[in-house]
Amino acid sequence: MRRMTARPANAHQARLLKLLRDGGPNSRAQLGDQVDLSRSKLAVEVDRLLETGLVVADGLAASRGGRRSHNVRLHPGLRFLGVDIGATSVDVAVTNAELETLGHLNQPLDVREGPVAVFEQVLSMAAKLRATGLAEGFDGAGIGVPGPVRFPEGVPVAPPIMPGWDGFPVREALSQELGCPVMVDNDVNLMAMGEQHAGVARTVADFLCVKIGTGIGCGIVVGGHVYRGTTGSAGDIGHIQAVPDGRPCACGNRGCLEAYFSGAALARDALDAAQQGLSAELAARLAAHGGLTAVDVAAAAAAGDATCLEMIREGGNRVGQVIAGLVSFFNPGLVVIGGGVTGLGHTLLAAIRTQVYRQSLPLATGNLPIVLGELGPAAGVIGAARLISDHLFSPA
Amino acid sequence: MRRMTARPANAHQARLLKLLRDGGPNSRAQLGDQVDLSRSKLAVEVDRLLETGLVVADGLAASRGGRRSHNVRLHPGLRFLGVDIGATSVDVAVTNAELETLGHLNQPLDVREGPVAVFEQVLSMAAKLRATGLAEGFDGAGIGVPGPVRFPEGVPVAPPIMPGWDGFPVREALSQELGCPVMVDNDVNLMAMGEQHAGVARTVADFLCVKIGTGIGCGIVVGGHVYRGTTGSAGDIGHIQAVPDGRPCACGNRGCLEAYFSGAALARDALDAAQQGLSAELAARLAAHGGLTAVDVAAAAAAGDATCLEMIREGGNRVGQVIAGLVSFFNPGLVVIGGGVTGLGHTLLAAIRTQVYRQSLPLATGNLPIVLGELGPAAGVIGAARLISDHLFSPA
DNA sequence: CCTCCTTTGTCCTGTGAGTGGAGAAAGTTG
DNA sequence: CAACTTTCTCCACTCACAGGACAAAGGAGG
Repeated sequence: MRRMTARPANAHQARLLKLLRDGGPNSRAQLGDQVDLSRSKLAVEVDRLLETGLVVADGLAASRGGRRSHNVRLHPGLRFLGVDIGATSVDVAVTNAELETLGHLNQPLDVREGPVAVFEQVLSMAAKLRATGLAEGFDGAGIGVPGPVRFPEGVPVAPPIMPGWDGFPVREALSQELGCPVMVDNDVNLMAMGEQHAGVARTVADFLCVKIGTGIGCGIVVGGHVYRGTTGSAGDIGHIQAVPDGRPCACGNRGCLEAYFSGAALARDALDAAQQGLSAELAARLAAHGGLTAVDVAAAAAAGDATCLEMIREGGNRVGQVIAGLVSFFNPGLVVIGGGVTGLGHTLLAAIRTQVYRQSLPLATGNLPIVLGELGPAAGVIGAARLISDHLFSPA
Repeated sequence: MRRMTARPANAHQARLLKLLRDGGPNSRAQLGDQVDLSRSKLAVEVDRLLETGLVVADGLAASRGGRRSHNVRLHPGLRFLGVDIGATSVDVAVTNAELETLGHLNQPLDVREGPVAVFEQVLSMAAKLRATGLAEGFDGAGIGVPGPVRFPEGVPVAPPIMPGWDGFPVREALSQELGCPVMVDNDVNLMAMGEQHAGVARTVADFLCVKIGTGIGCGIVVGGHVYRGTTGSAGDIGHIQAVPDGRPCACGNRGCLEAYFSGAALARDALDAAQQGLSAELAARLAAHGGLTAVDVAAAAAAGDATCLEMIREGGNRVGQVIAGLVSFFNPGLVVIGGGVTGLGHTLLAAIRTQVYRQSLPLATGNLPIVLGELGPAAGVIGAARLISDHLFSPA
């Protein structure tokens, strides 16, 4: 199939495309209820969208007591690629124009192998998805990387855990390989966009999305838009000082939050506990697998292991303390907790909530939900698809 | 003089009014260079503004090599009132439409006496300024209060240091008394707007404005607009935990930043130092005035008193630690330090800078100026005038 | 089957926003 | 005084958009 190249010609068309993306097939009348345009003007714009091929007719809707309406929808052949590169694994998904996931792959990966090796793997995963018949090509791709990004250019800048990626033209390179427009962002921002589009943050204008995985980051949404900061490093909360003169951190400082609670720190603490005989559960798992990760801690905690529960509680307290400060500062309408450690579940959430509700002012916490993300690993790829669709569904 | 009641009829007119406010008298040609409208359309909108009386002709400009241009300017009789209510004093100023300060009064005040007493004083100060012939009436007023505000309604909510103000309809009451439109905001936000309009933050889109006075607050500007949070309490950083299990704070928690460094904490520490004989300088001042404030500490430090210098350094370190966290999180393009303790000057600034540059990541601090506000006590009232002018110079 | 009402979609005309060019007005330079 | 520049005004043309008339298509009741 020929790929779509058209873009909306004006703000009205952009608005309509986004309504069709988020609301599925709609009639002109239904669209008219949402856009404050006269029916005649609306019809003109819809007709123009039909001409471009971005939108197609979709049969008749049931009658609502009068003449049946002619539905329109986004072209069913449109395909977006969502890529979420983590420190230790990568997610790739294909969506249609309504951002529904049609196929999803996850593979282990070491981001430190550099952009060339990683892209090879990503492209082969994309090819595999395409080979299943889900897509003949892609109309756009969004991609998330675990580090700061100079957003307009789509280039990682000074990424601590991705040596070799600094300044690599991710956007341009991938766009060339895939033959479609590409947008690049921080993985945490994409998670926030995912939860905003299809998860727990659908109705909230200002919220924080804390992702605890190999590292710790925080997506910041202001007035419905991701805030990226002056140099693209906003939300980089992993190296906020949690303990004065505390543990040394890989960044060179001491007492950073990430040194106390993150996938990496948790794995190290688990190994210590197993070797010191503090947890039979962990020792058994260490013997079985030859190594420990946050997943083992989660499993042991679920089995009632006291040491692991305490580790999670303590880590949750530290994260909660930092989040409490951010809540005082930012006064969000919602805090979402996500990332690899979501498996730690309610124990973690309870510790975080306790700290925030205790330390922040009542006015800021009075009506503040603190919840786990509801999309899990899909948040990133959905956010990635959302990113590129927001771009393509905006006037050129 | 008859007060102006007109408002811009559309976004173009609003834009033009703001250009005239920020740029002073301008010709049609100069305006045309800034607004991306055809000269004919521009002339139409300017003529309409002239009809409303908001804008008046202002003679001929010098020739630039051809026909001399006809200048227009905002009506010279327009007057805004800026009010900045602090915990212990109040500033009232009158500005013209270009937000130039025409008169400024400062008086001591105890905000805890409640809104009725405070308004009486503010109104008498406004009357005094009017009596000097600066204004015959006010076209609008902006007012800042030292606590969170439900912005759309202009009502303080749960203000910790302003008992008796909770829910008081400040905007409505003052609007009735003054007979003009009124906007209410947090004093810290107004300081940020002041520095943005006429101070150090003129060219920065995203910045933080930390005000250290009786309490500590932080104005947050995102994309040129003040961010107020979900319930209007954004920037309330005084009760972020600076020291785990530290000093008790008035808010009921322990270790809050405000308990360590603010006008009130500094005064208390100074009293302790004087009584324990740690500072001859402070002891002398205590004997002379019967009490100590941050001003005494500043003076003693300026005279080289080691104890006071150490107090400032230590306080600066604590504030700097918190700011370092905020810089990592928010990645601003500028940090402005202001408020009553600005008198502590370079010692304070150096301590803050040290902490931030040491603790935050290079990408966030690489090109981050940390500077003192340049407007001093005028920042609040200028910000207040800016607030109401932004409101009045927007389409109704 | 017919009539009346509802909903949806199309067509047409009028209005106002906005552009761009011609040209007048006012000035400078040589 | 001629030539050139800048500023401002006037006018004709285009396009965006609203709103009403009307046609198309359906349901409910007689």
